[in-house]
Amino acid sequence: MIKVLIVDDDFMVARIHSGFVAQMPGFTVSGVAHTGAQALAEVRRLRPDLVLLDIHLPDISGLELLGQLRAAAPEIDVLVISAAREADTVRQALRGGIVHYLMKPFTQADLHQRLDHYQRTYRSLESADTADQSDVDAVFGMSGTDKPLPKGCSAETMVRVQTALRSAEADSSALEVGELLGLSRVSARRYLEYLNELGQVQVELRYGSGRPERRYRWQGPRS
Amino acid sequence: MIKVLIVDDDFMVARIHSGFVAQMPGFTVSGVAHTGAQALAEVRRLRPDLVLLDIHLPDISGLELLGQLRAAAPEIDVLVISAAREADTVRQALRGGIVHYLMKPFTQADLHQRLDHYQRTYRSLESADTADQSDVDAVFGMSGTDKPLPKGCSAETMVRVQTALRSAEADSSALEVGELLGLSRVSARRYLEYLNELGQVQVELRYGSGRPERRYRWQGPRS
DNA sequence: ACAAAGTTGTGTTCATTGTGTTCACGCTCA
DNA sequence: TGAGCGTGAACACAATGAACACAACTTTGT
Repeated sequence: MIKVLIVDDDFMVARIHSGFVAQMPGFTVSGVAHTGAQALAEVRRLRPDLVLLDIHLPDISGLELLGQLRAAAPEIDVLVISAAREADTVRQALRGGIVHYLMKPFTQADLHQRLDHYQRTYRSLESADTADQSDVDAVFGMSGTDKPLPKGCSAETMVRVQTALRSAEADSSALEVGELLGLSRVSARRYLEYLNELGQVQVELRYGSGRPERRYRWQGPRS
Repeated sequence: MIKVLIVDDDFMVARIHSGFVAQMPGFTVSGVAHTGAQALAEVRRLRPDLVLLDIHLPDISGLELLGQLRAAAPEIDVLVISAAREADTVRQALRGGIVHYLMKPFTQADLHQRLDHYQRTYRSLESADTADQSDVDAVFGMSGTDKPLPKGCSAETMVRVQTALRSAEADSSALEVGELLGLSRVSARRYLEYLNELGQVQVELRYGSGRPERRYRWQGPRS
């Protein structure tokens, strides 16, 4: 559950945005603050994962508060909400390492899309020990579109196979990957052998009684 | 012309990356530094737009240097280059407001793709007085929810498709949505794929005998 | 020591199911 | 009337999985 602190000087707006967040699966509103000082105190008290931060606060500029929040909680993520359209403000916020900048007024769908992006990219980095290039690319919405898949392989299934391999504790056989994903061994093998060609997996043989079994271990991309 | 400072302790690597940058239209190498101290001095002297920053430097951690570079030149952009795959390193760099994180080893094409993204997104913000949501979305590679309805789709049918999906208990295929609304599969698919682009639905494949079926699940707000 | 049998797994083939594209059709509007 | 749009039938082809021949090992028998 991703804990969110709402920071907005306008009580009504804060309430609306709280409602939006509360309706987003996987997110929960852990608090609301209406000034920069309150926000700092609440960050220290509640330890939220994410702050929805309005730039215009009565006691401090949101951009300045961003730095202070970072100092108070280095692991905090910040999604800036602002009516400000000055490119300079946007640039400063981006250089502050925000996860998004959403311009008011915005719809619930707008916010949900950004929260979803945050959840799928930044938060998956949070729960991982290692990352690879595709994780970073996901943050910036860049897809590895340059590598064409062979005929007979779909992008969606490839992503699922890669994900399964990367989260496996050890190596896996085609049959195991297939069972895990609801695919046949033969289909899983198609993807695994292609990943092998790309150098993204390492193949090892497991010897027993009978023909050796091909097992695949995630090795990360090789350029 | 975007001026780039290369910061890497390995002289050979720095030379290779300089070559990559020099071959990117719109970019010029303004200097090379091999230590953190040199990098700071060169940033002050050369005023580059972008630093290609290797994390592993002999005298300082690249992440720490990032903060110092920001203090010395608040308008500086930083593209991190690193062999580090620890997710924690990646997270810290992202919170430092980097424009990208490229994992070694990478190809020239890899770097050019990121430089191109930087040029089209961050740099266009640099030359603008105002920004709008699509400018921010471009940084994060998101298409936004206000993308106009494509030719061949009617607003009335769009609403009906969205309503059908919203009220579905589970996911639906294009065929099912089409049957429900009295449309053909192909027409329903048009709307569903558009919603997929907008991030309002999630696509999952259902495997069986034969080609997998694309199924669409509503992911936007319920209300 | 070597061959044969048994066991386990692979890799290929092709049938099945579904997708995605193309373009003709009917309707609306200027 | 002609242009443009929304739609769907038709079709080529894509992505799967079952079935099967056979490969690569281990075990057993001579």
